Amino acid sequence: MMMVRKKRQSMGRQKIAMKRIENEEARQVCFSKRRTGLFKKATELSILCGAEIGIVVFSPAGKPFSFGHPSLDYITKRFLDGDGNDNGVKVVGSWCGMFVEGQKLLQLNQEHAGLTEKLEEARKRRAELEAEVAAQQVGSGLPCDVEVHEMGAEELESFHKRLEELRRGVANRREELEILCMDKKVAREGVPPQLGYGGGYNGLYLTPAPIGWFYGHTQDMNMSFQFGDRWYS
Amino acid sequence: MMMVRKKRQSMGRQKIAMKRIENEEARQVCFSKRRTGLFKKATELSILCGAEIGIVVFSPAGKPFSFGHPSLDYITKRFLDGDGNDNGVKVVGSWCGMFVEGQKLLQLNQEHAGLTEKLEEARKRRAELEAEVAAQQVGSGLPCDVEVHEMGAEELESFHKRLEELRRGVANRREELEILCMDKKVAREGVPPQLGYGGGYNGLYLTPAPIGWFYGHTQDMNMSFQFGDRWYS
DNA sequence: TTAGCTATATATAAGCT
DNA sequence: TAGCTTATATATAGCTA
Repeated sequence: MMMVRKKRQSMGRQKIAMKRIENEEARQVCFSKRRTGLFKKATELSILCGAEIGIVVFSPAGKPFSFGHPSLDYITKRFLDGDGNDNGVKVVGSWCGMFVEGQKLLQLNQEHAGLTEKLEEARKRRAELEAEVAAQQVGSGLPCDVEVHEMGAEELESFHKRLEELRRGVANRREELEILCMDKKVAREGVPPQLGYGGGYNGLYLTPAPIGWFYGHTQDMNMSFQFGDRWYS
Repeated sequence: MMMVRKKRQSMGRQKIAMKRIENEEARQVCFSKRRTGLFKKATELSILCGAEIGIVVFSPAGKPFSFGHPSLDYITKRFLDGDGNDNGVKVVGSWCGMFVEGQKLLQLNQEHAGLTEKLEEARKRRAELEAEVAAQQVGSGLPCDVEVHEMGAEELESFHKRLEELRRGVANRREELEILCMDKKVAREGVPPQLGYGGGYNGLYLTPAPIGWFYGHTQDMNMSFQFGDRWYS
């Protein structure tokens, strides 16, 4: 009687060459499993050692997945801006891409501040000028600096005409005033408008994020969320 | 004769509870090993599946380590700005921290553009006003809109005085001109200065980064660099 | 995609240098 | 810290459902 040898149920884990898996389906399956493994390892690392970790992965198909503890937000902030809660760590410089990005951000931020300042300056100056123009149109000190001695004949004549008109106007007004015998005074304002440009915007400094392990399948927003041993979604 | 049983050389890998390792030294050792393991897994994932991965890890002591393929820079850019090389992936929204960061960046960027525009506007307006003031101080149309009929007695008197002075000036100038019997003309400019504000700055769009696997020990910049099977530093 | 199922390849805890 | 070593815990390739 022959023992029927059971066929092996599985050939077990096979060794694979460390190179791109050409079969598309196999590649996709491998990606799913290994991405899960990677995130699990990251979770363990953060639990066992209290490490803070952020991961972003793009699948071969181009889908973004992310992991973060305490949150990707926190990691990004700490890495880019040199650690919000100051553990004595300061990233001083590097050609690691992310940090370059951080510098760009700082630069953008600074430029933003600079522009805001310049804009306010320009507005003030504009207000001053408007006030000046207004004052000149209305006021006492008006034709003071006209450089008559540089005028040509034609200009001089038209200017003279204007003066005569004004003189007539003055005379008329004087009569009016005398007739009415009153001392009405008109108050005028030369004060530039208040612009109230105060609060500084800062796009980089985020409110603290909740602490936990985030596993994000970023594209379609179905993300599960692990806190301690439990999973939420 | 007794066989001398060799003492076990090692008790082998022990199962450990998935909770924070309290012994500081053990925790640090575990971190080193597992960080290495994590980065290796990430490398394999990117090789086998062509995935693009970025990782940032802060050690329990606070030291930052990073991994990136093709580079952290690239990953950051692709994740934040929604994929530069457009694989049809667009990250539309999420409460995943990193992406919030991305939105902040976009916002900051837009605000930057807006401010630049406003600044230019303010500058133009200022230039116009300056021109106007200049024109009024020098020119023909000067005292035209003075509202003499609204002046009070005092203002009227001082204005009248100014008019007289000007009239004297005009008379003098007329004499000068007659005497010199010449028709000198003075050209004047009222054109606002050219401001030339053109090129747009954009802090977010980076030049493409080299492709490879970067393992970064960010703090002291000793980073090794793997390309294919080989390591460089 | 995701979920089992082996059987095996790998990762790693402990201890030592 | 960083390497070894060994024995064991885990991860995962290849399959099936």
